[in-house]
Amino acid sequence: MTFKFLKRNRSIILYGASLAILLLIMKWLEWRIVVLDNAFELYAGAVAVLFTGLGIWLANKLTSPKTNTVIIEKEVFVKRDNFVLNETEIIRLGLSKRELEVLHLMADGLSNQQIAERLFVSLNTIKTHSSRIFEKLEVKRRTQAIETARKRNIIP
Amino acid sequence: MTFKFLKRNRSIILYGASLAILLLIMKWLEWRIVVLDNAFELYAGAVAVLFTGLGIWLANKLTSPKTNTVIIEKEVFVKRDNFVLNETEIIRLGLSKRELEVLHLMADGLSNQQIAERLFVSLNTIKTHSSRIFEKLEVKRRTQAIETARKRNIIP
DNA sequence: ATTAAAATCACCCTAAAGTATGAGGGAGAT
DNA sequence: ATCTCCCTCATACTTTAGGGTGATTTTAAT
Repeated sequence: MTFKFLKRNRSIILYGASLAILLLIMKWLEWRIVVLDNAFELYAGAVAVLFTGLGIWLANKLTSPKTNTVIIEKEVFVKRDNFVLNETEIIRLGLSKRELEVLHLMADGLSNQQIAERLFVSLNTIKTHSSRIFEKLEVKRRTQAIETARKRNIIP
Repeated sequence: MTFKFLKRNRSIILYGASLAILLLIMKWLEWRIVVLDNAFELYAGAVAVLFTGLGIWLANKLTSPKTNTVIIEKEVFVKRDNFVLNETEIIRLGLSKRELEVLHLMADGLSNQQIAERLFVSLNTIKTHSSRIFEKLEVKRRTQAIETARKRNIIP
């Protein structure tokens, strides 16, 4: 933020300085080749060319590069039947034993309350487990968690 | 290729034309306000500003846009299996086309809001569909619905 | 044309799910 | 012993899901 502001300011300062210097040069030239009457158009032309260049330079400096984010979807085919538990994936994701247990019951369609009763713990505990599961699976909802876990052969 | 060449040519022609027109205007002004002696700097300044703008415009027209391409590879797990849809069951349960659609998106882990957006209908509509699905599948929650539907080969 | 089912949407309300944060106890590792 | 996970639980809050009811509009069938 601050950097950008400074950068822009620098450009403006440079622009002003260039203008001032050019005017000085022209003044000096005016004094030197005062005899020439139609030197005016020459000056104007020079100024035009110079400042066109300056404009191009400015544009290149100021325009922020566009970021093109290309998401390539790499398909990984997974078999549904003859389910084999992917322990590597579980370890990779860092899912604990209890979390897996909760995940299974989730996939069975149980509510948090029911899971809590089943495991003889409080509802809040299950909520905590759920949150951790969602974090680790990088999802937002239990239905997503089930989907993801199934695709990764964490649950049948 | 040809197009690019033409485009560039057009820009150059426009540039030349602008210059000519500006010089004409200045000539005219010179004639009009000939009395002013130090109008020269004013003209120069005007030319500078104008052609800076022109330069910026030119740069934007001519230079290819700066792009930072960020490639993100995302793994997508796809199930390919020997799933056969049980149409008899769908008919038996009386699930409509739209309800099935919603059920599928549910199983994909989408929220009601997301489903609504996907199908270009309101959130309330999806809620209604959900309720009917739960009724017909005789379940209470979406996770249960997914479980049941999967067991009955209604969804893969 | 009339009817029935399907699809759409709204409003209100409750229940469940999910987030954030903090905290305490237990088990294994260094 | 100290440290680090894991499991446990709580409180407070926000968001999403689900239930109930009623209504209008499409669409398909008779």
